[in-house]
Amino acid sequence: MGIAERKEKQKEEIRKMILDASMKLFVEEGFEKVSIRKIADIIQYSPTTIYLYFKDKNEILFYLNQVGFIKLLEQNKELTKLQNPLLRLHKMGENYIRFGLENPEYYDLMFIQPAPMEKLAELNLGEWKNGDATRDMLKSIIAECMEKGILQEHDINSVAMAVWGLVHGLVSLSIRRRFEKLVDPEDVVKTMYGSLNWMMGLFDENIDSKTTDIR
Amino acid sequence: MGIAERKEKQKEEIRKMILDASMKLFVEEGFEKVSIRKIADIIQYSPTTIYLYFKDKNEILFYLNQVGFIKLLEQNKELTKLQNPLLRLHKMGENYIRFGLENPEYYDLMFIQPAPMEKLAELNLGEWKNGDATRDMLKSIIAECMEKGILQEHDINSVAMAVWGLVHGLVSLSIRRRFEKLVDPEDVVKTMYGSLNWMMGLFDENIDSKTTDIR
DNA sequence: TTTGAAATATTAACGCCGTTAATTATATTT
DNA sequence: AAATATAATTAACGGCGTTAATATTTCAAA
Repeated sequence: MGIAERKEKQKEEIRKMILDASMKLFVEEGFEKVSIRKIADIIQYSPTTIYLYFKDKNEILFYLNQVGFIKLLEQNKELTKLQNPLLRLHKMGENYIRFGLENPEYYDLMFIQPAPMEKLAELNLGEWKNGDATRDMLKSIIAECMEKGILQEHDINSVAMAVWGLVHGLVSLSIRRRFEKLVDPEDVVKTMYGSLNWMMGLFDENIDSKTTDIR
Repeated sequence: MGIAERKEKQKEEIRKMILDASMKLFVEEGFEKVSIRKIADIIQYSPTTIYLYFKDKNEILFYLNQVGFIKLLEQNKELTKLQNPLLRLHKMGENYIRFGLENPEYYDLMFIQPAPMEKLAELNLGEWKNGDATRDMLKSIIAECMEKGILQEHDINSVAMAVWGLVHGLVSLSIRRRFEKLVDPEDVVKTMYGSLNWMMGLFDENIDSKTTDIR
């Protein structure tokens, strides 16, 4: 009997409608404008119906959040081609900054808003595929840099936090317009990349240059 | 005629009541719980009365934001005692991190929320005493480091952005619970300071150690 | 095929929010 | 005392997430 099956399919269809509608609102008006009531408007159901398919609004935001992580991961795929791990680290940082500047709404959801992490804790998935992948990538690149003597041996978590902290700090301060008094608005982006460059430069000067000649 | 004067005083009193009430809500329940209606409850006026004294809610948040900057500036006063500018930079970073961790609500308002910057733009004050002071301090310390050869000559804005970016990144990712999957929750704070330390270490190793012997 | 239960959807409502318009009460000036 | 300016209030608009109660539809068993 394929009837329970078909029902499941229908249910899945409506779930998809809801997520599609939320995505539409998200990309067209920003994540703050994603509301249960507006989603309901779009899919022509009453607001309460949505609660038959999702526990609450955060569950929908969590989905959008995941889409963001997939986008980010995709950008980073090309990195595997690069042999020099320091260069890979540098490019990963640039990708991160670019992603944040080009997708501020996703970025907000992924790294600034409390909601998705609350949902993640609520779901208590021990692992979290998309988020974990990005972090693991960062850590393994740093580890590789240390193995090859490009970076001095040091607590990997501290270094990972520092690198992530730097790029996140740049992106989030920029998104939230905190740089505009420090630097001419049209120079902000350039200066951000300059900051990353500068930090990467510190690495280079720190070691005998042979190892990084590949660049 | 001291009557217009007295009136002005009364008006100022009510303004103060409003700000005091908002501060009470802010410190007791966090800035998201600061609402016009709750302020009105506390001061025993109707919500609309508040609009006779403040243009909108953001104007009240902007005040709280400024109080935060004053608190931060106060913390940094001791820094002037330190002779070594690199050490001063390090301490300033530590202060910043500590401030963020101890006052997450203020921090949120000052560096994460969009609202205050929107209000600042709206007011278009060419300068902005409290915010500017912190930035200027950072830049002048960096400049001094370069003059004394402790940091290599480089675009000051890039370096300032990098340093600020790093500490802001650390604090904001921590506040928003993004580190908890990277590092054991109880180690987060320690690792954050470790990150700052690590970056400062990069400076040190980069230059001949004579100049930093003072430490 | 009718009946009755389970699944699906809706309406009404609760308790919030910021803000504006219209109205009433209170001072001040003429 | 009357007119005017100031201060404060009530009522209302349009928004929000969410829950409880009610209605409708679907579908298996009688």
